[in-house]
Amino acid sequence: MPRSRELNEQMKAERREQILATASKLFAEKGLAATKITDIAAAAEISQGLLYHYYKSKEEIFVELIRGAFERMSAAATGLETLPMPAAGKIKFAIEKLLEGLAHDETFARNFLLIAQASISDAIPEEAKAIVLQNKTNYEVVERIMLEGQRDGTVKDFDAKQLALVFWTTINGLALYKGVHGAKYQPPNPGILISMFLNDK
Amino acid sequence: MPRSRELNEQMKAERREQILATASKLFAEKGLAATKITDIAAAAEISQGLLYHYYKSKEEIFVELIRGAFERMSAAATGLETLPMPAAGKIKFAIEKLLEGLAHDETFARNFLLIAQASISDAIPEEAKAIVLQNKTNYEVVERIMLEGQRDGTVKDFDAKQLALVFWTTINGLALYKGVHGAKYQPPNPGILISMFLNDK
DNA sequence: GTCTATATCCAGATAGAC
DNA sequence: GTCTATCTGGATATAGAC
Repeated sequence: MPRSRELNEQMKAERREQILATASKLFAEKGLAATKITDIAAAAEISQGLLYHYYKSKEEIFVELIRGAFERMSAAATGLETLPMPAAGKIKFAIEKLLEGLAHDETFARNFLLIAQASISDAIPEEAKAIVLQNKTNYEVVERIMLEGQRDGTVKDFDAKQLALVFWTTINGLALYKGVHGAKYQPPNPGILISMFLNDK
Repeated sequence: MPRSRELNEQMKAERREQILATASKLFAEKGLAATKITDIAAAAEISQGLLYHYYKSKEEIFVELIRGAFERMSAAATGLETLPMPAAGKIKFAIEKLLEGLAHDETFARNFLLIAQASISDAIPEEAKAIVLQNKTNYEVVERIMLEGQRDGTVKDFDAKQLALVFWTTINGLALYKGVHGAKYQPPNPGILISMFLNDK
């Protein structure tokens, strides 16, 4: 009966998703080493044994989360680049969207924390480390946009690599702050960040 | 013999210092949970047992490090405020010094990572959490300087709290990046950051 | 698929000899 | 003060019943 076979597959996938979502919260809050597999099972309201039916280790869950976070980030960055607007508009748009996402989209904000957790600690699986270090897409996309904007005179004349670096580290820093101070976080005016990159007209 | 007693005290203090310095590196690299007490002992080249002669737990070491990091940061921030220069000069000076410290002073850069480690994870001792959360000095100092600069027209007219927030989160984001990418880190031109805060003249 | 019970391992901390 | 040896607890992962 191929039908029920497919259904099973789908249910399994859903269950895995559910576990992932639960683990994502815990990892973002506490980090990999401090999150116990029992915590995940308890939060997902399943037994510890059952968890091992879906994932073979804590690390596997973590790696899958990191991979997903990066995939979404990179996709968004690439999407940004292909928007039909001038470079200055893309930068403005990106900053606004990022700040908005940070402030209002919990999953989105959590992705930054997760990546920060993976970045900051050496004690993470090789595979996760590799994902973090290999990823340059975001930086490169922003660098290209900065260069484009410098050609048409709308972006300030600093080194484009440095501009891209500051762009992302600033967003990252805000994400961290939000993660730490939670509800007390008041998003800054996007104009503050935008003024680093664009010439005033 | 009071003399040798004092000497002993001093030697003990030195030994503690040495352990702290060693632990600082490990915690900054791996985080609290992932750093084993055996790692610290091994790196300090003493036995595990001896380590407990100087500190009663891993947490105690961590808390002492966090406290020290914050004390130095706050002292620096307060010192900044009393410098005999106009607000715009202080901001410029602070950014330059912070970027310089990040790039060239390993201990200084490590302090940021340590604080990030303590901030990012919920799984840290109550005492350390309290230190992190109570600390507002740095933000308040910068906020006051921003206000001062707005009065004399040199600082941009955004909300001063937001400016202070962006100021510190940006530095923090760069510190994280430096921590992750190590030697590959190329410090950005201070002018990029300065342009967020000061009106062009 | 799901649970409970259990084996295994490893890290934190202590005891006691030197 | 310093070490080695050991205790203890807790976390990962597995086994086996249902």
